Amino acid sequence: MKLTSSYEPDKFESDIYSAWESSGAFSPTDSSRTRERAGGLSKSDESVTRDEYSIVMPPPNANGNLHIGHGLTIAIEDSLTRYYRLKGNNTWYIPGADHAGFETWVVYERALEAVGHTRFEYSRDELYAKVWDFVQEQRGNMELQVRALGASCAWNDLTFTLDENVVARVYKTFEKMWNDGMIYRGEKLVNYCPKHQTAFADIEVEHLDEPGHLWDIKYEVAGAEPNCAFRDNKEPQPAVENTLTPFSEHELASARKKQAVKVSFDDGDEAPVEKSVIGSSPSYIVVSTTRPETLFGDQAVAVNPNDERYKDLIGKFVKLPLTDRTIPIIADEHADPTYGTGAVKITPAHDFDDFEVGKRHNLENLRVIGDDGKMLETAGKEYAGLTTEECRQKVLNRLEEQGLLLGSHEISHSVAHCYKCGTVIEPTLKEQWFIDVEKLAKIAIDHLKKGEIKFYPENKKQVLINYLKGLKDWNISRQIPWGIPIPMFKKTEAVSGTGKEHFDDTPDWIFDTRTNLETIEVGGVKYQRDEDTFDTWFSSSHWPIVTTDWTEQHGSPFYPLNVMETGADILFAWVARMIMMGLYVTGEVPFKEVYLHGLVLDSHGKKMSKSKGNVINPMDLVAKYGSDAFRLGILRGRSAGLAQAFSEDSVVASRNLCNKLWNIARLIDSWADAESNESISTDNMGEDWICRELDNLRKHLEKYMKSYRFAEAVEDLYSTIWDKYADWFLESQKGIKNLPLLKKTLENLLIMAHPFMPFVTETIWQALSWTDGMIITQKWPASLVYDPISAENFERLMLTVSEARKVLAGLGDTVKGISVGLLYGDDALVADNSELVRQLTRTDFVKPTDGTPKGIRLALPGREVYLDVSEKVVKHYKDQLTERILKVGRELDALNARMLNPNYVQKAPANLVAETKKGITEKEELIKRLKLELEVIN
RNA sequence: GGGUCGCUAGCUCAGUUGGCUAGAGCGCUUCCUUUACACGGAAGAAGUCAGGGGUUCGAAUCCCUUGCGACCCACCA
Repeated sequence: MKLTSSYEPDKFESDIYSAWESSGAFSPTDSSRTRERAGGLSKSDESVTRDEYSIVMPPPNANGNLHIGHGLTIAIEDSLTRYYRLKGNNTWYIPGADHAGFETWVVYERALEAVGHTRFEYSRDELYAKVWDFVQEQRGNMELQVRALGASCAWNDLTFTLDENVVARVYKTFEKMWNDGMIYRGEKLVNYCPKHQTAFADIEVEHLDEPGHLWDIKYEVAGAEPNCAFRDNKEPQPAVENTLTPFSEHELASARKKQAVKVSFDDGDEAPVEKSVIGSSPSYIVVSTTRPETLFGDQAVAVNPNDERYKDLIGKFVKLPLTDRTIPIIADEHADPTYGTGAVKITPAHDFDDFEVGKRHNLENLRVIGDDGKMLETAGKEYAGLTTEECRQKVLNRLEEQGLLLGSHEISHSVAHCYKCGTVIEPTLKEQWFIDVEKLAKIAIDHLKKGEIKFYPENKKQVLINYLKGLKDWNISRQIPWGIPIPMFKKTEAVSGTGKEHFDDTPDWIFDTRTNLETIEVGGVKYQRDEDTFDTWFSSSHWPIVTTDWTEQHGSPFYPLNVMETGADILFAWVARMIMMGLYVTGEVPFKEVYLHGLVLDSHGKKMSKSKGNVINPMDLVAKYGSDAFRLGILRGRSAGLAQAFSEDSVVASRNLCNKLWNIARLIDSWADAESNESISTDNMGEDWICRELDNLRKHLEKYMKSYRFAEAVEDLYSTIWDKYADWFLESQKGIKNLPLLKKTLENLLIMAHPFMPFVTETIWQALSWTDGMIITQKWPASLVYDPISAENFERLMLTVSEARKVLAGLGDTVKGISVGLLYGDDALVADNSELVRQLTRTDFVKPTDGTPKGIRLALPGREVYLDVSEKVVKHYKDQLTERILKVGRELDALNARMLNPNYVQKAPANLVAETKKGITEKEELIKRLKLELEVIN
């Protein structure tokens, strides 16, 4: 086959991929989807080493495009997969596609709005069907892009996150949790995005530090009885036993000092009031708040039980400004005496902390902000319908008119935002389904502590444990139609003809998987479907279970996965949940190892973002430089867990490597015209040397793959292919051509490179005249036989050659156009390889001296080689020589200094000391010789 | 407030039980159209390993500390 002088990836990649895919090489030899399984592995027997190697692809959005992170994920996962496939494992790389609940919903809703419609015009079932169609229309790009990256995944086993088996498994788990009492419906404050009108889990909220204001508002003490503060006539319960010592004068003084800073009035006309805001007097109390608009929902004012300033006010009532309500002053640890005035208004329905305080003191949850983010009637007629922003301004104006606004401090505080649209999250009171995570987290922590999962990077394990320790109950309800419906139905009415008593006895909610029906009838009672869908992380936490076809009866030979490879950014959202759910459902951890890759940054180490315009599209690079170049380029200089820069340069360098390999193959193939069936043997030291180097590469790659050090693997591969195989071995073969060995070493090199550069290695494999089959299914190389002493000798020869080249290059113009050769004296190494030395040094001749040395002697211990140049040229060499002597002298001094230290000689390892001694001897000899040469010139 | 990570050549990064003269790619300089490759070959310049202290015969590596940067968690009203 005639090959072009440079590798053109776009000519081969798609054909190669099709050939792989249709050959069945991507599927495990015994696909779990099609066979009867005899049973899983014994769970207790740790010594069982299985042949299966399983890895799942974190499912990319089914209707999206791949971004740079996916590119990295696939480069890593596919390299692992191909490596273990070559090693002979029964390998299963399982692809997936994500319905991406909220992400897709946002895109769809935007499209809907663009044509003048809103979600509120349709029923959930209608919307679900519409989004389904929308996704189907958009689908396909992602899968083509995964193919373009060369992922050797089993496409027949692709799992979509809304596939029947996924839904069935999720419902099964939900039912088990429901029966185990781990699921409850609770009215709680949830993170709520008023724009998208759905709740979020804590981790889906983005906290940003922002400037804001802290306003001091005067609440006047009222003598009257409460009219709304407590419900059910229950006595308020003390928050915490007041056993703490009161704050010291010093603490209070520092607290007051803080308040005194930056006090100014909003209108700016008056000079800033440089005095401390008075926290209280017998007739009023000043509260500090960042959200005056929630005032209408206030149920109390809290002060710290140990705060001397307010001791006398606890139990009294204040008049709530702008309303006719009165609320109590309560004592609660939540109030921080050092912040603001130390008195805080309590709005249980609109603040997470206040909600907790409210629970402790039996306060009412009065909502004043609606689901749409606008004020409700409960805030008063004047304010109803206003946005929170508008309302805030109006409230501030009113308060100021009434002289109740005492101060405004500029502060920086953390504000929660919707991670998708940036809207400020409104803590909202909602009835939602929650998972009691206590047990789940505890089991996960136990298994993690036992070291059942190995983390790369290691430190993430403790980070995860810390997260699990503080985990709060998990809200799994989402108010969007695109997702797996929650299989819960609410009791509505008794069907006519059945007894009413029976109706009362039935539970309010029942579990049922008939979520395609809006209403169902069970035991004479009608139930209405809950309209919410699951948090996508709830279903995706089952990913290792569903993709490996794990069952209660048989387990799966592919579960647990060998490795979970994903982004460090979803350690909590996904990895943590997979571990909890895997253990809960199967009793086993879902994977044995976790490799977390870091964020891919732009070439200057900045985060990629559309607004900055620095987004790198992996497909652009694939098109420009080829898939292999992209994969090598993104693995280069990257280590686990770290956010690191990525630039086109590394892809260019990798493209060059592909081309180098291509040309290596071209050269050998051009030599291999004639059939040769001779057996493989090493006949000279260059051959022994390359066998040793290839064997080292093999060992290194094995070590690197085991420890997920991809960058080092790529680095080693690069230098072996280029610096060793091409620059030295092939150059040394130009006059020899040991074909059987050339072929064998090339095959080994191609196979070892295949996991990282699959396309070019396969293309070459197909093009070579003597190879059969496909490289993807070849066997990982065995060790090669070589003579280590001979290999070591080649290193000496290389040094000699390098030295000769260096001196020649240093001579520069003085030898231009002049025929230069090498002369050797008593030097067996050079004598026995004179032709090779001549070739490698590109000199005109290499021959023995006629007995009298002349020219420039190469500065090498144990060598006697001269560059045969005229005396005139030798004189030009003087400066170089002098510099050389100084340099070696400095090196010698350093070594001598080491030996002069008695502690070094005494305490350092013997071999090290011996090496130092040897170094000194060599350098002394070298200097002696160089000086001699210098004398000769003079 | 708590935590994690990083700071090594102009740029991006290696450097894993502390030990030869601290490496690579890109970039830069000089030379070479040598019959696989200019996406090439040969040679070269370039580093107070963030600062300070400590442990050690020996520290980029271990400990302490300061600074700078990135990120995560958290209920600062």
